[in-house]
Amino acid sequence: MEEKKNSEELQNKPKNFIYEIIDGDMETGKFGNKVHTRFPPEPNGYLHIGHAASICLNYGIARDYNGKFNLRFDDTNPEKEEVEYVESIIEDVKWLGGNFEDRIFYASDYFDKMYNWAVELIKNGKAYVDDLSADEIRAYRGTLTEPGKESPSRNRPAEENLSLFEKMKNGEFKNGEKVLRAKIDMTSPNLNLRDPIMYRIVHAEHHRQGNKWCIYPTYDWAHGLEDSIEGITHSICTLEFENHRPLYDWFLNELGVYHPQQIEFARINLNYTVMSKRKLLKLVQEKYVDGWDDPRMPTVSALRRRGYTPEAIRNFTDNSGIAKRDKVSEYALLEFSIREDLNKHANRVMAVLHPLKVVITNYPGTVEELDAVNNPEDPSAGTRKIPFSKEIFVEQSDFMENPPKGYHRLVPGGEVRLRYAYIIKCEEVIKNENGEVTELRCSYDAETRSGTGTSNKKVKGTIHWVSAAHAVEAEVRLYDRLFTAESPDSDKEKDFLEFINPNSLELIPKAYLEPSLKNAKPGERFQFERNGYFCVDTKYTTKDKLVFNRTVTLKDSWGKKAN
RNA sequence: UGCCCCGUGGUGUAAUUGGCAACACGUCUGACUCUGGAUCAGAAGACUCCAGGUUCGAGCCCUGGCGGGGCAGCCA
Repeated sequence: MEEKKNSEELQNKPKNFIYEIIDGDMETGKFGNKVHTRFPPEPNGYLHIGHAASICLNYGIARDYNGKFNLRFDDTNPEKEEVEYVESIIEDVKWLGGNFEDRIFYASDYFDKMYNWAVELIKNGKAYVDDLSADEIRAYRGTLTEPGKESPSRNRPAEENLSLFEKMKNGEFKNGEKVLRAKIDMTSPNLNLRDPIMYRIVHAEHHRQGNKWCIYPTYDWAHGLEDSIEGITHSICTLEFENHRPLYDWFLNELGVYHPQQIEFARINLNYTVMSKRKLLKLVQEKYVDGWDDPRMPTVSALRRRGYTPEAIRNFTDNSGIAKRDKVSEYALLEFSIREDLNKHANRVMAVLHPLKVVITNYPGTVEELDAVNNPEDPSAGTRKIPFSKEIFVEQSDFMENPPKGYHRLVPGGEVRLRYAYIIKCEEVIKNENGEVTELRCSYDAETRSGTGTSNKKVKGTIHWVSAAHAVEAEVRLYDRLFTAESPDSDKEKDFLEFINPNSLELIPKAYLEPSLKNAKPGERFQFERNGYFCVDTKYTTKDKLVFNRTVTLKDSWGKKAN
């Protein structure tokens, strides 16, 4: 991520409400003019574009205010968490440019401290061990409109609570037999304050703590403590925690410890996809996609594999904005962000995805090396040579026997320019027994070679091509959106799986690429001229087989008009 | 039905804190172009959810509605 913005730039940047809050805190010196943020994922899945927004926000704030940014795993639920997720999250945060330096923390490392604080609350009569079952607790909690009632265990003496709590810790009870609850107010209109649970018994192996613990802190109890321990100033979370803030504050106040400020903002949603980890997990487990990093997924690892750059994702999240109202960003904005980046940085090459053979009948049986510009947006990218010969492949869609009005590619008897080569004329159309076009016989005009300036001829279209004898073969995967509905998970009747796009992947086993691509490296990005941006797949590319993923198409004003 | 949050072009944000509603994406024109890309020029699109009130003046403040979202896990 770019270096710390200078103060003038920071002044002029339109500020979201969080920056305004922080500006206010800087003025009053609330946190001693320090800013310290964190990104606190639970390692129970891969990061998605929404998490990327949170990382960019939190890291960006730390950077802009010359503060610090922590990565902290909120690993308080051993039943759902795995090291695989921890590892992928670390990789993704780094890749996005979220620089946590050496500050990578785990909530589970704070369990001893949390336990002691719980003991303190018990001693102060602010927490108690409850014998009620999960069902009973729910019943006692009341409803949205009716107050709850107090558990019979609520007024147990502190001594008894202490010994019971210790027994909980020592594994003397089964799952669900006891819980530790905060003693707040069973009649609060905010249900989160009706004696929330602080610890539950879970006999399960934790990915870092092993079997050291069989009681685990709940989010409400743990999160503020984690922030407090790390000296976080602004604890930024999503909207659904707004009703939990009084609880966040209550625990910290009762303990009298350092007290960060929780600020909530609306998460990013993206249309034509789903964002909940549960649904993404389902897509993976039930094999609707090929893993968390399937390029059609909205995960950071998938976007990376698809060819997105960290820069593009940062721009996308910046442009998506920060506010408190629910929002859905358009897929087009994501696509814009990557096109904008790749247009400037990706070298152009020629590749034919759906080949149609063209024989240039009057071209000699020789090979010419033609000059091609690598990136018209960046002269420093230089030029390269491309071989041209008598037999070439062009794109099937670049020829039409009966073209609609406005089509300016190859038609019978018509002319087009071959990019960086000659103008050719279609003399003959060859078909198979099914009437399908299998080959074109064309003539070329030797006076029209690109760069020679000897041609007065103007043609409307320029198409790309690859010399048949020199072509490199590759598998190419074309992706479309994973869902056909803008908001696949908001239909009241239909399950989101019913909206899966059956055509979200078109696999082209054999595409023809210009020879310069022979040694393309996994992860390398290119623009296939007129086709879109592509990158070498990092998962399936081998020494003997190149696999390309289409990152995004080029904007296509003709295709749009034609439909 | 209790509590909390939120309503600004199609989408997402802004409006110097009470002063002509701006920017980006998208859409549509046109120019240019050896990528139907890029670039450039332009256009359309908003009674700022509604109704009252305060004020010379309200997107912004007040009141009341309406609409959307969240909360009744021993998930986070």
